[in-house]
Amino acid sequence: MYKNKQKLLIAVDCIIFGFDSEQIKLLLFKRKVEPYSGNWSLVGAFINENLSLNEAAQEILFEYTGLKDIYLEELQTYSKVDRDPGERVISVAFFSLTRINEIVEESVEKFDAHWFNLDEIPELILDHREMVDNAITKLRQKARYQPIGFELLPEKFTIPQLQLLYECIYNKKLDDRNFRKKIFSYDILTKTDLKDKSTSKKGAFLYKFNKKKFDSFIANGYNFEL
Amino acid sequence: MYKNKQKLLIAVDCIIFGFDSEQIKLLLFKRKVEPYSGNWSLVGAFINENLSLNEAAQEILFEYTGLKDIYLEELQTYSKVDRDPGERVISVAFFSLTRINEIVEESVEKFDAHWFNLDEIPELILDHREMVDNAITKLRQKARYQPIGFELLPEKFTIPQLQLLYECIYNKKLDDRNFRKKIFSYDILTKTDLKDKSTSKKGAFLYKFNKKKFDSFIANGYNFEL
DNA sequence: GCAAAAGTGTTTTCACTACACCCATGA
DNA sequence: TCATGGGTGTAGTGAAAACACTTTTGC
Repeated sequence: MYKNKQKLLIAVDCIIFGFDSEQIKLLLFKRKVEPYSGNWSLVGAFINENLSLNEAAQEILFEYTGLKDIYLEELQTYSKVDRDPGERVISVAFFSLTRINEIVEESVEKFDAHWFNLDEIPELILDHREMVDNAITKLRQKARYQPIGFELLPEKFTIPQLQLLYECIYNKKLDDRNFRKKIFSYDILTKTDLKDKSTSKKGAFLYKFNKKKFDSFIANGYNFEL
Repeated sequence: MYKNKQKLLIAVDCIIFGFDSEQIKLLLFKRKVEPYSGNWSLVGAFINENLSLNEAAQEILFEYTGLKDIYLEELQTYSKVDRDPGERVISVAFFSLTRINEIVEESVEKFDAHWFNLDEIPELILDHREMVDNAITKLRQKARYQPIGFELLPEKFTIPQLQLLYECIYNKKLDDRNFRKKIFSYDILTKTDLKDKSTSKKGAFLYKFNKKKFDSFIANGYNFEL
């Protein structure tokens, strides 16, 4: 149909974040193909005719982590003409938030993957470091006004866990009384009668994120901010 | 280098906003090529090997408006497999903010272009309507925390003009005393001793956006919000 | 002199901050 | 019984919201 128009290679790369109850982590892989075989890299793949970019990213994530229905969002395109010395490739970066504990261990081992702290990211191929930096920036910005933090926590979590996550995201200590006051004021959590005693003798109650309550909170014109 | 990998058509489409001192407007074009020749459309073009997406978008904007160095930002990709019935095309949408009065009139006329109010957008080809809606959402969000509004105003503008622009963006009346108080509190405008008498007998002083002051405002850790 | 838009301050309200102690429990 | 993290309330502060009148000037 569109004759004489040039076609190009197009790829997706995925920035995968996790949270291990102490730190936010980034999942990186030892690259298996040339150029740069053996170096640390994001996971990615070329796009073919049969999938949208989002679908392709979902597939990659499933292949490398064993997870489906991961939180996934487009970051931006990277299209400098010479960004890949092999050949011209336009890449679309996606960032994804995962629950570390749900990731199928074998998948990760099979691919020589490793979780890195954000302040210990090794050298990455091509412009992947730039992608990661942009993703971190976006994570920090977005977490402030959207409830994406819950994507990084297990289904049930304690308030201290949630607070710690936000302290990691903002790289800043938060006041526990004010934090509780704020999160409870939104009334978007459901308290369970279970306690997590893994970090204290007293134990902390477990909560679930209540999407219905959250949606009606937003529908009523309120703004979420943590 | 990357053998056996499929290549795809990739295009950019530009959402062009303007402000005519009364309304926010969208610049649309009568499409000249099949499919859908004669229908309203965003401007766009296929990407070739020699340009990054951003460069390609800049070129398109120059060709169709005669403007250089337009404010331009990537919106997102549109990659549904069947989004273009002609052939599979992945499109990257950019949104741009322009000063209507600077746009070269002949460029616009030559291409059968027209400025539409946001509530009078005609039917558009393909998924362009979705792109426009996403762009409007992004404009509203972004205007709140970044000083992008000034990109839509002439170099010199009055406070009532600026307020009207924000009222259009948010679709909401603002209190003039509070608006002035806030914008002046940031100390990011330079007052000129010129008055614009086009809208009142008394005349309103003209101001310029002072990027230096703005940058140091941000550098000092303050947040812009209007 | 009057119509029409520009410009100006004060009070109230509410959300954010800072801050210190008791509770429950396992060891 | 004590060490450890979980959980609670209040007073002070500062920013946002609400609100009405004076100024200027072309007609």
